[in-house]
Amino acid sequence: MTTKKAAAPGGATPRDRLLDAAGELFYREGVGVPTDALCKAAGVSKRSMYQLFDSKDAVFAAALERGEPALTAWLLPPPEEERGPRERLLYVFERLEEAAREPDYLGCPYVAAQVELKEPSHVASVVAARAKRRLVDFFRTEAGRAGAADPGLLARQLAVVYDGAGTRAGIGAEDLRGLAVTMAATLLDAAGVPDDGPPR
Amino acid sequence: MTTKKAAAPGGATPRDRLLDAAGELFYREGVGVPTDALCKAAGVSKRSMYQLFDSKDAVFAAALERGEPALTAWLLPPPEEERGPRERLLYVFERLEEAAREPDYLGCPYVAAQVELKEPSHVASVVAARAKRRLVDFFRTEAGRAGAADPGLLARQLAVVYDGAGTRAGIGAEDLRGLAVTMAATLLDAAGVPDDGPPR
DNA sequence: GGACATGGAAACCGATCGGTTTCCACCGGG
DNA sequence: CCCGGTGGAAACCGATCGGTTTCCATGTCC
Repeated sequence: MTTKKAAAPGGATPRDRLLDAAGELFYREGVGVPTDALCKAAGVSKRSMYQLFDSKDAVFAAALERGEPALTAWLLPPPEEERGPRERLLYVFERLEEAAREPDYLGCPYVAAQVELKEPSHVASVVAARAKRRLVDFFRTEAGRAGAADPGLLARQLAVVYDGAGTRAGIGAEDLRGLAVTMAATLLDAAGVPDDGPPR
Repeated sequence: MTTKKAAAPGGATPRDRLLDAAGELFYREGVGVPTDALCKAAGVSKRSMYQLFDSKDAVFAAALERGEPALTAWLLPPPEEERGPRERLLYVFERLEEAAREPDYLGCPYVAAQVELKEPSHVASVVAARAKRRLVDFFRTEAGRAGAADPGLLARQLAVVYDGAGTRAGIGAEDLRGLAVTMAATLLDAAGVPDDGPPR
């Protein structure tokens, strides 16, 4: 029987190591990273890489996809929390500012991927677009719960703030101390979102 | 005497043709365009290209720099106009939305350059950063004239909206019908910028 | 008309890249 | 103890890329 593969000493399975390294390297260096560098960083041979994936692009897409749950879990407020919808929305922008404080922050990886690839039909672009859509969906449902006049509009506005702030911080044009949260709060106010009631 | 070079039949001087084509191609295809493609598009030999510039990167930087005056002239309100400062600020976001309506709009070229290069010290990144700074400067001085409570803060906020809206439109995640202008207006209101008086 | 500078076409060069293949070391199951 | 599957190291291949060079077809100035 082909053993189902347990955690090898050098880390997880080659696939995991590869995708982790890919996520990091693509983010840091861009789509242009040579496959050799990728494999070296992952401690994986090109042989293994190409029998796990069809192309470098496929690795890129898979790495983006794999990273999403973790990023989402960190970015979005935990669902079991007793926070009100307004605070839940602002929570995301606090996380964004926290991430942007990191000196080597390079902006949202999904934005970067789509900007670098330019081709929307690219496998990785599709994955990235889906990830971004999920964030807007979160914004919209929370905006609805929060009593926004036009939840769809507010969600789009928040997405613009999120991507704008993330991008500007990523290119070093801005350090965001409170900027993203302030802007989000201003837009929430203008959309008629009231303060959350006291935590129950 | 070395003739000072007049408009050749095939277009302007080789340098001009090269920079025009470079601006267009780098924007459309990204930093990865082969020099051959660049030269072919410009109708210029690599020989000429490399005796005009030191490297492809230098061409990139020069193309970005050369494009700026035209873009600025189109993006910013004409100075001789009798518009009030609030309208002058909103004018920029109307131009942005107009540009984003173009189906092949790919976002702000300076943002794209910095995102793709990632290296802030890159020649082209420096040019791009300077261009972006000039826009924020415009925002700040107009915000001051407009009576904003904190012109510096408002300018940073407007920059976030500008880059966020431009980027999202560029990656096809948003079509911006009125979104950018609305957001800018909301932020102007929150910053205490009054409506312009009647045109004198 | 002849000397000279300009500039395109294209061959060329070394390096690199995406992807394939070969070889071998190591593993668990019989 | 052998056997088949896994997977790393590394050679390898064709294509491409950034950059250089050679060659020649134009000019323009004297």
